[in-house]
Amino acid sequence: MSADAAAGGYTVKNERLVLERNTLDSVIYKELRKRIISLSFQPGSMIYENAVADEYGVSRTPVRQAFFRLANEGLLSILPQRGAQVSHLSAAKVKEAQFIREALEVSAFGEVARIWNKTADHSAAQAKALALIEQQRQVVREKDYVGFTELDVAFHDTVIGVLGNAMLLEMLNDVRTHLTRVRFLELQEAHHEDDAIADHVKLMRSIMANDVAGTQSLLLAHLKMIEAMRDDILKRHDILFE
Amino acid sequence: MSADAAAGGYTVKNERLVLERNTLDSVIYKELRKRIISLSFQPGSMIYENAVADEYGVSRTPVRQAFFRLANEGLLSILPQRGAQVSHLSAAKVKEAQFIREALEVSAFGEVARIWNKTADHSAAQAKALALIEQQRQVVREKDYVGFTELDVAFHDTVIGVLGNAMLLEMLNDVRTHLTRVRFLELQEAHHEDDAIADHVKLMRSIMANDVAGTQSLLLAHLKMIEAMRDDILKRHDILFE
DNA sequence: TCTTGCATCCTTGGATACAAGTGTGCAAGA
DNA sequence: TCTTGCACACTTGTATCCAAGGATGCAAGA
Repeated sequence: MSADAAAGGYTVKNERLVLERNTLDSVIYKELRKRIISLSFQPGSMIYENAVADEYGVSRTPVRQAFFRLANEGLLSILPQRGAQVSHLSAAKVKEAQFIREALEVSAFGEVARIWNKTADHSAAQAKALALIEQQRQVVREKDYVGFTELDVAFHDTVIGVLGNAMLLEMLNDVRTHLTRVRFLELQEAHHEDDAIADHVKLMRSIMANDVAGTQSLLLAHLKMIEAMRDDILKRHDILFE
Repeated sequence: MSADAAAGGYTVKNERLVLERNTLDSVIYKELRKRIISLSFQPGSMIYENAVADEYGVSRTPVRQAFFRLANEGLLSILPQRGAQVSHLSAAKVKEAQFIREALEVSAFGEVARIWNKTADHSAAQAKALALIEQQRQVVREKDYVGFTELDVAFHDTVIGVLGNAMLLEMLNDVRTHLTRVRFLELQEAHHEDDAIADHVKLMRSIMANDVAGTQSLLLAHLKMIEAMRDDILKRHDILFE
């Protein structure tokens, strides 16, 4: 527990990466994932184990691990003996992910509405969700659309988190990957953030009233609105897609 | 296309594993996965990279990749510097997986019922699904319960496959992992295979009639029946759980 | 000018060597 | 007998080395 014991536990190998107490491969994984989702790697472009290893000052081994994980998530295609290709945006994948997200979130929100304040005291979650809505208003005023995207996800996860279903949250995180990537295409343009916030307010009201059917239809409409927005983006950028 | 071209494409490195034209790590992954799910590795027991590498006659590298993938799926916990532990059966995980499976399959079956023979000709899927039901009757007569489990999954996947949503099938495959593992606990005992087959017949009839609501409530009842069966198993084996 | 084949380079796949953390057992001392 | 500390064995984490397949460019020949 003491600082001494902790300091004795590991040595400083690499100044750049030492802060996160993870293995190197998960550090690389997170870094690359962020860059792929945020489109700082162009979809369709090639990346190489050696290049990434050099860039981060590590050997190929942890980079390889990271590549495999990304390939598993569908963010990278590993072409044997040729390199790894950053996945194209895929209209098909977006549709698939949208279906899954709807199925999971509608069920989850419905269940949350059903049990709200009945099986446990949910005031902590309630406070957090309402605070997130407030922060959303703030970042929209500041036109911080990246921040809004993160808060949007956080709101949904906070509500769903009431179920205590870790596997569900993890799956949703995976699924939303491919949707978020599309959203990054047009972060600068004005969208429907105000509508989204209004939806969030209505959702909370409905959940707190234990209105299962109402919550589910509100959420479905909310997700369909986002989907329509995304379709719009897709049409204008179909060059980037496979 | 010729046998010569194919034969020239790779060399025989290892007599034992040469049949599958995959990388070694995915071969190891599939092998270990099968052994974990079928409980041939005792839940809670430790396995080691070196031991597995020796057993399959490969180096630690591909084994490591496989370990990571299994850990990602929740089938293995990697304990730094200590080894990897085969995950315990977990009542909590089973409940989480059951929720996800219900959400996804009910939505999927509903959608299948909605579009059945409307957007495309689904006679191939229909033939396959009905054939699977017939095979289920056969294996039950032979008391081949492992075979039944596989056919059961195949039936569900065939129906859902109509949607052409690969991501969905993959997720369901992941989710069912933890449910199947429990089922392997009591393969020898008589269960409700006959009821399950009857459910499958009713489901197909309902889908073919484009009865969305009916299909969904049938499926939900079907899944709940399986869940009840599983709960029963859980109670009798709670020693094995964490 | 166009085609074809070969040398070469660059890539990933896999094996091995080395570093560092964790647990265990034994010996020494009280 | 009991406690304590240290050495050692065994594990994973990471780096490096070797093998082999695919792409590319250039030269030779038609």
